[in-house]
Amino acid sequence: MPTQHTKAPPSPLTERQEARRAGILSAGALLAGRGGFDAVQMREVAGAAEVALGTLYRYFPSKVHLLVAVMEDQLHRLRAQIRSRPPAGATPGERVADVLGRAFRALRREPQLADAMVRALTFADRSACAQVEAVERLTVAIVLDATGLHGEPGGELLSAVRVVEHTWVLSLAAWLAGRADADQVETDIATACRLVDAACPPH
Amino acid sequence: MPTQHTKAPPSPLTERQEARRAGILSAGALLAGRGGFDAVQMREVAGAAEVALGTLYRYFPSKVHLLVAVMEDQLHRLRAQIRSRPPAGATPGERVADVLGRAFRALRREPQLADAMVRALTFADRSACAQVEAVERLTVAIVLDATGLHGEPGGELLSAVRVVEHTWVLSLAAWLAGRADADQVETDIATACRLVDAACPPH
DNA sequence: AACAGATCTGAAACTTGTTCTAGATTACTG
DNA sequence: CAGTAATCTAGAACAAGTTTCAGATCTGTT
Repeated sequence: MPTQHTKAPPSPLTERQEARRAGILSAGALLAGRGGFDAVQMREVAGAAEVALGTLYRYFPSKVHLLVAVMEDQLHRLRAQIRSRPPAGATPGERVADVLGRAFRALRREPQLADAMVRALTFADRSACAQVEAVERLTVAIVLDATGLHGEPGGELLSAVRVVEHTWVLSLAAWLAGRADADQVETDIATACRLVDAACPPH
Repeated sequence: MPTQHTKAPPSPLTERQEARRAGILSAGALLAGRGGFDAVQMREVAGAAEVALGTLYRYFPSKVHLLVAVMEDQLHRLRAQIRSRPPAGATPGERVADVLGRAFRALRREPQLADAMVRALTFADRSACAQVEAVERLTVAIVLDATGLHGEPGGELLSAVRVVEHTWVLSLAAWLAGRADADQVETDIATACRLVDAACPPH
């Protein structure tokens, strides 16, 4: 394909191709799960997925595209998990903090995978704009789900959600790089989530 | 050098070496100013700074180290500029927003340089931990300066400052990648800065 | 001034992301 | 079924970050 639109698939993709794409994604996730970003070597991904290098590049035009797609995939799983156990918390902000804290604890068990995804996401340039936007839309959707609010969110709330999202990503990156401890990450997420409450009782 | 400690220089660095280091930094900033991260090619940096490739790597053990050091350099300049024209705003949070908004507008005129610095900063791994921490300390100092507050900042305020910092960096990255417009960046920075006010009138 | 050790140079080599090419396979169309 | 366009494969080739090495140069010491 390459670009992954939510609604309008640019080209249908046969069953075979869908399977190939899934195989590549899971090979990427596997390698990322060991050594992190650096360990995801395109030749190895191609080998593990049993496709030629050129084919890999036809599906994902760069390593960053691939890993951002892996992240999108993981977010879908996260969302499913969350649905099966809804967030706890008295206020929307607390529920968001609960969900993100849970996601953080899940990634603590897969730090290498987290490293690969976060580095790819923050390193992405204009060429991966569409993929990154897909990840952002998903993240925003997960966070908005967590608030438990319905109806069109206001601009103020959306801004707060973006702040929360940025905090989540860079806190995680800081923890992965050994520059912050886990408590600090959870604290900062909770801090950012106060903005969600501030923006909730509309205007 | 490589590692840049604030207090204890690991090895003194002769005048000649200091000049070489500065030359490399300015060559790096120059190349970054055109083409951004990708245009900073280590061979070209070495050529422009008139040092051998091996020497460049002795001073900065990787491209990321180099560009993070360039960022540190730019932050020093920003801090000097800010001192010459103190931030405006009624509350600490507004003053922080003013300073960061000013910094953002400055970088809008040098988007390629900003691209190189931001990508390097967010892509840095454990090996550049010390350099990134230097940048973080500087950023935090600039933000705390802007609040106008004195004395030891509380943990709550520090957490708010980190949230602001993360928002600042990733908003800028989103703008650079064409995923957000300038208004959105300023809005989100202002949103995050509310946390500073919330944390200021101590607990 | 002569020596030892650190630093610098120039150039080659190595690694890994990315691109390219020629030929084999596959999928669709008449 | 034949023909044609798209896709896939294997592998070479290219680009840029990084490492390595032998020899030149510089620094500080005696």
